Amino acid sequence: MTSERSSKALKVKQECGENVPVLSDSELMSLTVRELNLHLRGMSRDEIQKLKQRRRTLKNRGYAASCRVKRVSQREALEQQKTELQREVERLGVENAGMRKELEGLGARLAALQRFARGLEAGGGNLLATAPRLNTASVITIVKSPPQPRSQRDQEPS
Amino acid sequence: MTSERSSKALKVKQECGENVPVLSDSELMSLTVRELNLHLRGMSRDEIQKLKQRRRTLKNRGYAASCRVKRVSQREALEQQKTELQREVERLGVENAGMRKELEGLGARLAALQRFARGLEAGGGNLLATAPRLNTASVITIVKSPPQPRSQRDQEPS
DNA sequence: TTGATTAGTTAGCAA
DNA sequence: TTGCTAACTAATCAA
Repeated sequence: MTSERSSKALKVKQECGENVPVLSDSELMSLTVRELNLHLRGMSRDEIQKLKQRRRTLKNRGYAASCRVKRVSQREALEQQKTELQREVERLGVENAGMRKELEGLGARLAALQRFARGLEAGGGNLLATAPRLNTASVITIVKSPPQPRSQRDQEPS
Repeated sequence: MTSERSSKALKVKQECGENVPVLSDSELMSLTVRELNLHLRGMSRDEIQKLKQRRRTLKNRGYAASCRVKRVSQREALEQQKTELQREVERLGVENAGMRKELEGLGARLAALQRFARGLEAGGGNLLATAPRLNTASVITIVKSPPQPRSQRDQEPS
């Protein structure tokens, strides 16, 4: 916002050739029109025009600066949003892979159980005789059924 | 109707005396240094310096323009990458929700089966007697086991 | 009039 | 020397 001319050797016009300027740049820039008029008394039309133009130029300098700042901060905001989205994609990807592996494991287990069940079916009807080494605490039994609504599935054992 | 500049080849530099520009802006800008030197013959040092400065200014104008174009296209690229990432997040989120629902369903089924197994266990050891209405084709048996590596799980029924 | 934005100009850095 | 970029200026537009 504040125009400083100290930082770099940039081309800042300073036309104090004839006399000391009545107003400094920062003063001239920040005055209101009404306040400015108080300082304009006793000046020629030409001087008044020059002073007003200098004021306009100083203000434009500030506008241009804030425009650049805005441009930069918008770009930085975009980049930040991008990295946040990348992090989100990474997080979802990991979560996704975890669940996929979980589903995969369950699928494998169910497949193994199906093979086991088929073995039982082929070996005979007596489950305890077919798997004698399994105690009852480690064995549960599943009703094989196609994907159906629970209301139908629960009452259709035939 | 006098045609003094009928041929373009002749218009090279007839009067370099005063202020008529010998070269157009686009010409001056696109010439190589070597080509430029051909047009510099017979000019005063001052004119040569002015011409070279004009050339530099014209080139700088082009540089500034391409700098702005680059800035804009970079911003557009950033925005594009951002929307792509947003789409990716959306996709992963949907996929994620689907798998979550799948896991949820499997979990509910397994919980129901566990309740069923506990009922069998409480009723007695004879599975066939406990569930007489189930034919063997619709029944499979599960070995309950804690999450273990498959290599160990497959051979540890005790 | 004020503020923002665009294009052109200049200074200065880097290759 | 060439190309790029930051800051400045002027012109122009919107409010």
